[in-house]
Amino acid sequence: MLNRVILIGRLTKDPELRYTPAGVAVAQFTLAVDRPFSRDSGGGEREREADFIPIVTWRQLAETCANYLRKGRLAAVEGRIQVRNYENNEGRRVYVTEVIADNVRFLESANREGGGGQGRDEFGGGNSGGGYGGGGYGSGGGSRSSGSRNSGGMDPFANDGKPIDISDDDLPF
Amino acid sequence: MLNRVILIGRLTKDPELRYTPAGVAVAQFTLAVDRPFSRDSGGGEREREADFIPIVTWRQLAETCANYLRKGRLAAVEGRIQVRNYENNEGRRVYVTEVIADNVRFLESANREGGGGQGRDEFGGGNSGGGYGGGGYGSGGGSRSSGSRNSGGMDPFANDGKPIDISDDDLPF
Amino acid sequence: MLNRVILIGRLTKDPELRYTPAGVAVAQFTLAVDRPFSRDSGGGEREREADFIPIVTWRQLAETCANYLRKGRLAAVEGRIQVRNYENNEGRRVYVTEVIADNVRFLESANREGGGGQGRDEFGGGNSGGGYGGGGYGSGGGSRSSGSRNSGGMDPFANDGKPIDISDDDLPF
Amino acid sequence: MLNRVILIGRLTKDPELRYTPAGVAVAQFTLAVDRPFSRDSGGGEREREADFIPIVTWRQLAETCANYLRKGRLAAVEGRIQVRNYENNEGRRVYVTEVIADNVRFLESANREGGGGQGRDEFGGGNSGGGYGGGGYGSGGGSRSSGSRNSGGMDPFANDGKPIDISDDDLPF
DNA sequence: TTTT
DNA sequence: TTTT
Repeated sequence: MLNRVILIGRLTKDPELRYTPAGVAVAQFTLAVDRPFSRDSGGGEREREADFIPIVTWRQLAETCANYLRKGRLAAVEGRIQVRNYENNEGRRVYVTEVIADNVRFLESANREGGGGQGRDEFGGGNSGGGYGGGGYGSGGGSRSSGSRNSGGMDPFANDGKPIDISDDDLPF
Repeated sequence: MLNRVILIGRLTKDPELRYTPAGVAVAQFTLAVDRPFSRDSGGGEREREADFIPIVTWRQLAETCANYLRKGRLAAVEGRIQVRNYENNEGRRVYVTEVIADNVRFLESANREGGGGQGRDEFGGGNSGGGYGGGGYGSGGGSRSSGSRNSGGMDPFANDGKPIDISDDDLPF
Repeated sequence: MLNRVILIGRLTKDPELRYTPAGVAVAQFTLAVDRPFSRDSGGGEREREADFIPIVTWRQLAETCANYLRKGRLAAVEGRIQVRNYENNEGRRVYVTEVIADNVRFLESANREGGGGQGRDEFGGGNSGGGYGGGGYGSGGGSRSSGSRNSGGMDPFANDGKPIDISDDDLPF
Repeated sequence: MLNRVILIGRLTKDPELRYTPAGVAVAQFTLAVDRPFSRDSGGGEREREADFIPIVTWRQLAETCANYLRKGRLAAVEGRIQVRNYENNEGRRVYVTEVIADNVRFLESANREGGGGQGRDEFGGGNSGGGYGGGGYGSGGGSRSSGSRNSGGMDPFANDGKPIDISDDDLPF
């Protein structure tokens, strides 16, 4: 009946942007969220602990995230928990828990060296003045991009080893 | 850095109460949280959809939940997302996502027929005036019960097929 | 940049439904939210303490609230904090803090005697099976009612002693 | 029964740190939280809109905020809405709405020029690696500072024109 | 009275 | 494997 999540953390890698067969954008990334107090167990060495939480965004918000977020960046994510399940190739039911984001705030300006620099084209311009990015609500619709980047029927997350189970029916908004 | 979840839903079964080797109470239950709008795909048949989200509570709050919550009851849960992982008996890494609750509100009075009536002793008294139960913050400590219900070293959730990976080190507070 | 509020409490009176000059529905009510632990100061008498938080809803959600909520009912409210200010008739600036709700969940079925029974027409039908009401997102638009109940230019909250400062420009969605 | 607020915004000025007669620290500041989409009414001039939300923190968290936060800094605040009221000197009841924070996250490193530089001693060291500050839960207790900074019976917020209504009884934790 |  |  009510399902609300708010997270602040850093991306463990660049977002992955895919398109459904109908050309709807989906972006996925993982947020490393430090735990409240990493219990340093006995010894003084402060154990670095975090939860690694998979985030999914759709449509316009997906494209904005793909444009402005990079590995290592700090972001705030608002959304809801979704639990999908599917049968894997051994006939076993696997449960996948993700946060479906409807609002993402970029808490660091884009003109800062990302964690990887794997040669992806870096964002140039906009959103620099304020020191933090815009994000935006998942109002969807709008700027569905051409679809030309959509490699005809290939499903998002396919090469993650996850089953091909995301179709246009899965649109949450 | 910030990790906050708020859910309202119904328990899919009675909570399970276990104790760590050191006698710390742990309760677990699953919350069925209806999705915002179940998309009725074309036909009129309103598909009933929900997310089934595993909840874990500790210490005093665990015992309160075990006492007052039952299958079918409506509850509000506040906590944080935790992602554990372990290696299963096939050597594969399995990820388990749970909500560690630090506040649970009972949104229905206890004097209402539960879903099962499996002979568990029903709560009698208290918390009736307001029409909803008290819940309480996970202030912990206090009323650690005798430990006599703790079957000496048997781990919580052991018979769930999950690995024996919850020890007193896992106490989140 | 991010502004999220989630409350569970009881209505202190029936919601008030008004319409802007353009016929947009606005409902207002106050939620009594019990404080976490009412510190019973010394003596045993448990002091009943709550925060009384003004809620505002718009459009379709406003009408749903006016139809299904009544004094004394338990509800969950999701929204954001808004701080308005105006100059009062003594030339002093007054600050008004409200929660603008975009999601309201009815946590008690409607077929229960409300707190007042002041002769308002009671809701008859629907939403009874589940034991709790539907609520709904402030998706807006839709069922803007005729406007005939809108007394021509009279502003919402006018007779609260608050200034006439709500116009169609104030629509938050 | 449940009262949760999460905000991200910037401080409009440096935090004010006071002490109750018993020497308990209280810090207060205002967070400017930009509204989701500032409706630019017709003309192109993008109206800059924000809610200015008063935040109160207690004990250890108050001192940490006073040490690490400055005007203009970005921060995330978690807490609950509190509505106080008092009678002003004209015998009128005045309502004050504040967010009582139990968790504050510093989203910008401290080694950045603050908005004012009014000669306050700047924080030097710690918390630099991650690019953002630590904050911390309002676990209270602990490091109540000497009290020597507490000017003996002077009340917090006294010179704000607000009534002297904060005593040690008001401690929320 | 407000921040970027 | 799921609740109303």
